[in-house]
Amino acid sequence: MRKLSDAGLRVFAERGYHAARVDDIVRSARTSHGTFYLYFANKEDLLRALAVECADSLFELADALGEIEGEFGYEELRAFLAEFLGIYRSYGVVIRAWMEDQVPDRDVARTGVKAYTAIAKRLAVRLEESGSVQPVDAATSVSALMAMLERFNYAVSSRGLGAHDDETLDTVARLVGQGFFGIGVSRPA
Amino acid sequence: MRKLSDAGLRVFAERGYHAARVDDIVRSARTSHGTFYLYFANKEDLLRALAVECADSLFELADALGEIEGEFGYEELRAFLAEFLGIYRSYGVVIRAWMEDQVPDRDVARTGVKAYTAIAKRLAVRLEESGSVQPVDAATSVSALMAMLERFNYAVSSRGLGAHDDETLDTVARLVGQGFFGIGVSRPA
Amino acid sequence: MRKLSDAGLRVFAERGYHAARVDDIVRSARTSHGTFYLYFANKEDLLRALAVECADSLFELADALGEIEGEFGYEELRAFLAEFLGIYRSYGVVIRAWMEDQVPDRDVARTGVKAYTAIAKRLAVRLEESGSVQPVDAATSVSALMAMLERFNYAVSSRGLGAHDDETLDTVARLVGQGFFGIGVSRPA
Amino acid sequence: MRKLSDAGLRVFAERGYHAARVDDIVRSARTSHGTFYLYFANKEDLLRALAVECADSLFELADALGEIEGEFGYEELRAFLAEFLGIYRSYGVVIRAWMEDQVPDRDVARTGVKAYTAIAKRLAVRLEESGSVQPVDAATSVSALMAMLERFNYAVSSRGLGAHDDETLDTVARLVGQGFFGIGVSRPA
DNA sequence: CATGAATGAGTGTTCATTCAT
DNA sequence: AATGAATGAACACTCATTCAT
Repeated sequence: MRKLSDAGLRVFAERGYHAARVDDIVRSARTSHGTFYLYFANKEDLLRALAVECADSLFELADALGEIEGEFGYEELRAFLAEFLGIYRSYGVVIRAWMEDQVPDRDVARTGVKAYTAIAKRLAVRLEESGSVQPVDAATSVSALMAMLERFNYAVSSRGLGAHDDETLDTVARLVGQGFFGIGVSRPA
Repeated sequence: MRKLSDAGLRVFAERGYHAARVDDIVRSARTSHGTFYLYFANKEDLLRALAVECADSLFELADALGEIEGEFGYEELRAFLAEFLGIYRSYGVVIRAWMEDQVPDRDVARTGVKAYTAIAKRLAVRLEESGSVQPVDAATSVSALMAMLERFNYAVSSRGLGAHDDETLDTVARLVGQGFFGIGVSRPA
Repeated sequence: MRKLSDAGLRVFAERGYHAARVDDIVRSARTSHGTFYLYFANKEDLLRALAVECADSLFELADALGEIEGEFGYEELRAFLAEFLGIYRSYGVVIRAWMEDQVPDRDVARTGVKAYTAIAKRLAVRLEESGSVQPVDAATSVSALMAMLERFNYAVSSRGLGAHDDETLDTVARLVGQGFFGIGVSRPA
Repeated sequence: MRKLSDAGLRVFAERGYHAARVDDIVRSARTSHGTFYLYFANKEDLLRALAVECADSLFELADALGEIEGEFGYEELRAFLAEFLGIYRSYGVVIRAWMEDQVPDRDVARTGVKAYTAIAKRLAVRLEESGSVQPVDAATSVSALMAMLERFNYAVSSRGLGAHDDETLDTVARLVGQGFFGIGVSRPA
C-alpha cells in the first residue's frame, strides 16, 4: 500500500531505519498496526520493498543511460547526475541502509549492488565512447564516484541546502567530469 | 576504560550503533554490565566518548597539516590521505553516526563538524600555497572531497578489501589530486 | 484499567510501593508487562492514579460531611469514622506513600494534602456547630486526629484484626469524641 | 562504627529505607563500601542495628518511667512525651520501617513491638496509680496513643515545623491526658 | 583495618508482532 | 479489508555485595 511505503520513506528518513518505530510509520500513514502487517511481513520487509522500488528507479536510469543517442558530454553527464541525485534524495535512507550492514538481509544488499553496478557499467561505457575518459582505474574510480555522489548528496540535503540548484549541479558535474574521467569541462557559456 | 572503548568501536563497527547491544560490548571487552556503567553513563555516552577521541585525532591531523614545511605535492597529499583513511578505518562508525541523524546529541555532531572543518581549512590552505590548485569551488569541492574519502573508504573497508595498500592509496591520491585540485600527478617513477 | 489498578493496590499493600515489582502487579492482574505500560507510563504513574482515586473518595467524604442535616453527634461521628477507616483500608499504602517522602512527585503529595485538609475543615465545622467542641487547638488537634486515625487504622489492619468491628469503632469514636472534641460520649445503651 | 550508623540514620530519614543506597550512606559517612561491609553484614543489618539502638532508648525510657517517685500528673506526662518524641525524631524511619512490613526480618519487628509494649505497660501503670485514668479500653487506647504520637510527630517534623516547642508539647500533652486518660488537665498557670 | 573497582542478578521499560473483532 | 488492544521476548540500566590490594 502506497500510503505505508511513503510513510516508511518519511519516517526512515527522519529517524533512520533502526530508530524508526512501526508505530511512527503507522501513525504517519494514518492507518493501524494490523494494516501494516497485512501488507508487509515485518519492518524489514518494508525496507526490502523500498529497496526494490529504489533499485527499479536505478535500473531505469541505467537503461536511459544506454538509450542516449549521439555524444555523451557535459550536458548529458549533468542530466544523469540530476537524475541520480534525485533518486538519492528520495531513497537515501534505503541506500545507506543497504550499503552499510545495518540490515541482515543479504538479498537486499545484493539487489542494491546490482543496481549500482548496472549504472556504473553504462556510465563507463558512455564515457568511454565519448573518448575523453582516462580513468585511473575503472573499478576503483567508478566506486569512488558513486561513493562521492552518495555522501556528497547526503551532506547537501542534510545541511538543509534544499533542492539541488544549478550551481551545485554544475560544481558536481565538473568535479566528476574533470576529476574522475578527465573531461576538461568548462561550463559551456 | 580502554578495554570498553575498544570493544565499543569493534561492536559498533560490526553491528552499527543502534543494533549494538550493551551486552555485546561488555562481552567483547570481557567485563561486566556494571563496569560499563561505571565508566559510561549509557550507550550514547560511549559513542560520545569515541566521537571525542575521533575528533581529537582529526584535530591532530589538522595541526600536522599546518606544520608541514615546504611544498605540498603528491607525496604530502598521499601521506595525508593515508593518515585520514587510517582514522576513518578506526572511527568509521562514529563518524557516520554523527554525520547522520542517528544520535540526538547535538554536541557530538557539532564537535564532529568542527573537526572536519579544521581539516578542510588546513588542506585548502596547503593546496592553495602549492600553487597548483584550481578548485571549481572551494567550499563545495572540499566538502565533496571529504565525502568521497569517507564513503569510498567505507566501501573499501566493508568489502573486506583489507588494509589500504599502495595501489588503492595511489588511485585515491591521483583521483583527488587530479580531480579536485587539478594537480596533474603522474605517480613519480 | 481496573484490573491493573486493583492489582497495584493489592501488591503495594502487600510489599510496599518500593518493594513492589511491576512483575508482581502484572502477574496479580493476570496480564502482561506490555499491557501495564499501555495504561500507565511507569510504576510511579500507577501510584499517582491510585492517589487520585483515593483523593476522590476523600473529597466525596468531605462533601457528604457537609451535607448532613441536623445535629452532628456520636452516631454521625461514628459513621464518618467508619467511612474514613474504610477508605484507609483500601488506600492505606497510597496514603502512606504520599504522606512520607517515598515518592518524588510533588503533585501527588499536594493532592493528598488538599483532600485531607478538605475533610479536616468540614469536620471542624460540623463539630463546632454541634456546640460540644472545646478543641485544645484547632489546627493541631485535627492534625493529630487524622494522624491517629491513619496510624491506628494501619496498626489494626496490619495486625490482621480483620474488619473494623463495632467494638473497635466504638472505642475509636469515644476516644476521638472525648479526647479531641470534649464530647462526653457514653455509648448509647 | 558510629560514623556509619549516623550516616544511615541521616540517609534513611532523607530517602526512606528502600530508596536509600548503600553508596549514599557510605558517602555521607565519608568512608568506603568495603568498610560498610566490615561492620554490617548488609543494608538490612544496619537497619537492625539502628532498631536495636532505638529499642534500647525506648527500654531506658520505660525504666525511667518506672523509677519516677510520687505522683504522675501533667508535668510528668509532658516530660515523658518530650522524651518519646525526641527518640522518634532520631529514629522515626527505623520505627516506621519496623512497624510497616517494609522489612522481612521478623526479629527486628519483634524487638520493636517489645520495646513499645514495655513503654505502654509502664505508662498504663503510672497513669492508673495516679488514679485519674479511665481508659475506654486499655489495649486499644494505648495502641491508639502510640499510633497518634508516632504519626503526629512525623507530621510535625516533616512539615518543617522544627523542634518540638512548648506550644506543641502542651497541645499534645493535653490531648493525650484528656482524651486518652481522662485527666482533666488545664495547664498549670 | 580500610579501600573502591569490579561484578551480575534483578528490575523497569520498549516495541515488533499477533489476533479476536 | 481493517482495526488496535494485548502480548512477552529483549534490552538498558541499577545497586547490593565482594575481594584483591
